[in-house]
Order: sequence, then structure tokens, then C-alpha cells
Amino acid sequence: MGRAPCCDKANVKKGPWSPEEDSKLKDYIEKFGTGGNWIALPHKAGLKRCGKSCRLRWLNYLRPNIKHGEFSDEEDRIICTLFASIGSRWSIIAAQLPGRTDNDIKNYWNTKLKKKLMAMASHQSQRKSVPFSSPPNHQSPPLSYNSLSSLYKDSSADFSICFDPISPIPSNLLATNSSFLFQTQEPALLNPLQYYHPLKDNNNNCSSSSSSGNNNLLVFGSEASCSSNSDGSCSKISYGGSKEIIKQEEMGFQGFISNGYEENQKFMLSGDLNQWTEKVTGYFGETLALDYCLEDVKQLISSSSSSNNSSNNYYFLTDENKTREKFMYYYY
DNA sequence: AAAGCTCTCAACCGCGCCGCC
DNA sequence: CGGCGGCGCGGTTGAGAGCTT
Repeated sequence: MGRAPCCDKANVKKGPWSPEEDSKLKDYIEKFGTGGNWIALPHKAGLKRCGKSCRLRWLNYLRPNIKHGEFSDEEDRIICTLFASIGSRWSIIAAQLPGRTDNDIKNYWNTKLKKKLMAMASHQSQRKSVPFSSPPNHQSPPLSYNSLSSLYKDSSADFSICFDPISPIPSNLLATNSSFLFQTQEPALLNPLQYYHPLKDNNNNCSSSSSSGNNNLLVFGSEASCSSNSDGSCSKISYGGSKEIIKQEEMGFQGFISNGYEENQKFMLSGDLNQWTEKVTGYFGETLALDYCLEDVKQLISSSSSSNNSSNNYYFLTDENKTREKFMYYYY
């Protein structure tokens, strides 16, 4: 038995809204507000519409300051960056783009951005193709894994990929010439943090960024510790209180925890198709992969930051618990 | 010119979450 | 504390516009 319908489906109008309906709804809400009850609103406003339909119409179209039309490069970059980090949580992404609705962004991603990035990923994978598969039981990865391997294997690729140790939310990241930081706590509680070194190749040759500056810094999670340098980079890390280092000698792709003290320790990024993630001590999530071209994301992510001459570091504050809906994004 | 195809995006749908009773 | 109702979210659909052949 399903749940009771939210309204009498037989007596509500569906489909496109007419200008008259728009006007009625707009007028009513401007005069009386929503009253905190969308279900009752259409009747009060004299509309033969479902409350949910009214809500959607208002939020996505009628409310003031809605921005329609082309997305800017900056908006592209933000969407890509956030999608890469938190997946399809459109409402959170929308919160970072004033005037844009989650529906707008979702549509834009599905119809344009994704295609663009996938086309470029395809181009990338044509250059280097390595079998790869999804981890078992993975729930709704933001993008497929298919072309990631080529990115991983690409020694020219300069990026990091991570997994979220706590959250069920996809938390893959690409970071190039940029810094990412994920934190599940309040801004005031930023420390402890985590960060990872960029993967450079699979021969343990990890170029150091911890010693050379703050590029390629990737941070996420909430239960690790590190100290910050004055330039904003971390110099010390521990992960979730206990080091979560996976021994995967056989893994095809390797990453390194770079903490300034324990260079070149491997972290999970399994290339063994049947052993996607090997948890050693607990709460690793699954590693997620991106299906779009690294260079493209790189470009998107860095384009505006490079014009932002003082810095190219990004700062994310997110809450893995969806209900809290805390998410902050800024760069410095 | 028109038929077929593709793309876009507004709207719908189902479900999880949360607050209230 | 469990049930219920409303809200909000993400996935999906489908009408119509635009494009191609």
C-alpha cells in the first residue's frame, strides 16, 4: 500500500501553468505569503492545482530574483566543483548560486555540462584506455567510473581523488592547482582537517606540494587532525584519529597520504576491480570517480580562481548529514 | 516543405525527513 | 512513541521548440 496522495488528483489541473494561474499564485503569495501550508494554498488562492505544483511553480519560476538563461563560466565551475565533491545534491549546489534553482542546475547539468565533460572524458579515454569497473553495491555514483582509469594513469594528470570517510555522500574530488577542503563541522571547528597529496603516477613518485606550496591540497572529512601553515596549507595530518592507511600492494592506482611526515604512504584507490575498497580500520566510504575530463574540470575550476589573482584555493564546508544542509563554499 | 530527430526545461512523481499530535 | 501530514529533494517525463535530412 502506497502513501495517500497529497491532493485529489482527479480535481487538480496538471501541465503547464497559464499566465492567469501564475498571476493568481504570485498575487496571493505576495499578499499573504505561503502561510506555511502549500497544500491549503491553492484552494485559498483559487487555483485548481496541487500544493506541490504551486510550490514548484513559485520556487522555480515566480519568486523574485530568479535568474534564467545562460550560466556563466564561474557558475559552470562552481557546479562542476560541487558536483565532483558532493554529487547530485542540487539544492546545496543551488544555494551557492544566487538566483539559480536546483531544478535549473539539475537540468543544466543533465543537458549540457555533463555532456560537455563526458565528451571530453571520452576524448581522454581514447588516448589511454584501461579496464575499470564500478565497485560493488555502489549507490548512485555521480558519474561512471569508466574513464577514470585513464585519468589516474595519466602521469601528466595532476590531481587528487579522495573518498569521504564518514559520509555516504559521494565525495570524490578533483583538485588541480587548487585546494579543496571538506569539513563536516562548523566553520569555527575547522580543525582537524585532512588532506591528500595529488597522485602523480603509480610508481610512488609523488611530487611534493606539501613542501612547495599550497597547490593540490585536498582536504575532507572531520575527524582528522592537521595543523595549518600560515600560507593556508596543512603540514600535518592524521586521519579520523587513527591513520586509515590501506595496504594495497597490488593496487593499480596509488595515492599517497602526504602529511609532511609520512610521505608516500598509500591510501586507498584500488585498481583491483574486485577489491574496490579495502577497509582497514573502519569507516572508509567508497572511492568515487569522475567521468569527465580532468583538464576540463581543471579549467573550469581554475579559470576564475586564476583570475582571482591572490589565490586559487577553494574552501568547502559541508555537512554529510543532509538534514543539516550546511554547506559553505568560498575561496581565499 | 515536411517529416523525423534531438534538445531543453517545466512539471510531475515518489519518497525520505521532520514536526506535530 | 508511533502515526500522519506536509515539505523538500532528486529522478524522470513529456511537450514543444529547434535542428537536420
